[in-house]
Amino acid sequence: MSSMSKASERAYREIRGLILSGDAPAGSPLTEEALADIVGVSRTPVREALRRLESELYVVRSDSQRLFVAAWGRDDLGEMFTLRAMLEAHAAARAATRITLAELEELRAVNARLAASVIGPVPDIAGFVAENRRFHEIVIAAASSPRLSAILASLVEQPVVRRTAARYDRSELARSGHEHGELIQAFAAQDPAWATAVMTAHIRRAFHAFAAADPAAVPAVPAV
Amino acid sequence: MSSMSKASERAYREIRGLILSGDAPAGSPLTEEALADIVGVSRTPVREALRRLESELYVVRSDSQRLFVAAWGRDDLGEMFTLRAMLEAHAAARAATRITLAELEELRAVNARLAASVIGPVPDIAGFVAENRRFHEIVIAAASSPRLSAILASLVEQPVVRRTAARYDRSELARSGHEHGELIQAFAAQDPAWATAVMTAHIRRAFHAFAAADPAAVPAVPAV
DNA sequence: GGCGTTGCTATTGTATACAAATATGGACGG
DNA sequence: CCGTCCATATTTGTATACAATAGCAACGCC
Repeated sequence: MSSMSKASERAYREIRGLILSGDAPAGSPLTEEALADIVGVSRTPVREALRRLESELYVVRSDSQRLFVAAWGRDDLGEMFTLRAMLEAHAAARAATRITLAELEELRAVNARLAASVIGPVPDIAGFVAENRRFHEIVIAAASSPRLSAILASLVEQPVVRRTAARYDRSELARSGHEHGELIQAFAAQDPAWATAVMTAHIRRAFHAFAAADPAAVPAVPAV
Repeated sequence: MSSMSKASERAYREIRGLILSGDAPAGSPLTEEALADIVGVSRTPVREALRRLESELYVVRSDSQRLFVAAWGRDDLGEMFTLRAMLEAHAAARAATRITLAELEELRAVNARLAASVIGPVPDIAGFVAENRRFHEIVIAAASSPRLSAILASLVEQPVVRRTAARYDRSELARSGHEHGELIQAFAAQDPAWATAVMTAHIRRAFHAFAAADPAAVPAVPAV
């Protein structure tokens, strides 16, 4: 079972789950003891989880030390996508000259599964999100920059991706797969400039598709 | 006294000091209890400090959970400067359209002091580093992006800046002040593209000046 | 009635005790 | 001589107890 992991890991995932699911709405206070009761561990691992969530901007610390669920605004969301576009584009550039053949093969396999997840009678959104995430993880790993990886890991993407994908229609999902395909071509050609351009366009288009789909919904997405 | 701050803060600063000073050389193990004894607090605040230092890549975690002082390589250093150039350039672009008159004035004052610190018979390196740091902090704050601020704060710059400035000759220091001046002009003109270009050039030139000064010394700088 | 003060309560910060996990060193057998 | 395995020691992970601090409300004072 996955529950064999450390208590602090479980606390992190569960608390983040509370935030992403909306059970802990933006602005609501988070007290260590209450969370400890919910998760079923002591305050110690809860504290560690909260510090991590704070550094990832899921929660914010008030004037004095009380923690609250962070609230995202429309501008915050745009800024986060801009940062991701910039940083992942850089990752793609590095990956272009560093990616291994094995990684390239895995990218192809992931993208094939990703494409398959949208051709059925009803698109498999969960599968799409998972494979999409995996795709980007491989690219970031291929960049082999611990710093870059650490930064991107903290650029909370899951809430956005999850809610975003649900809004995509089939053509959007297919287009995403197509862009991944072009990225793979750029990697195969070991062309950093090409890879950068494709990745930048990919992320920026995804954001604009999301924002255009339902502008009013944007501010509802949680985070700082 | 400054010792009124929390124990975890003190632990963070002291442990980071051990790393930056070289008392804890790259690769040496960091055990919680030993550090607790050195700092004079219990393991709890030491743990928090170590998690933070880990997220900032001052320390790395081995296969299983033991922490060691991180070791920087030449490529790591270049990559860090590249990331800083990219992110601070973005911060400058945002700041160009968001900076307040008060902040602009403070930038001018800081840059004046910065220039003054290098005109004496012997350059005031410590003063230069402090004012330089302050200058960049103001720009980052003016960008008003919590995410960006958080990321840049974790992009450990102190060790590099400190050791770097010591290598600068007077003309390098003066040139840095001049570039700051142009950045201020770009802000006054509220021109994001200009600000981005100046900041990018500023940071990249600083890195290359450092790398050119003594290439062999580069790998000696600590971090991951 | 306004307002500061005081005591209480809720919450975070720190220390310590204990449990679990991991490395270490030596005995033993090949 | 080398590797394996077990006992032990070291180190990290978690829980709990306690201390300090901030918020809050009731109370009295002016």
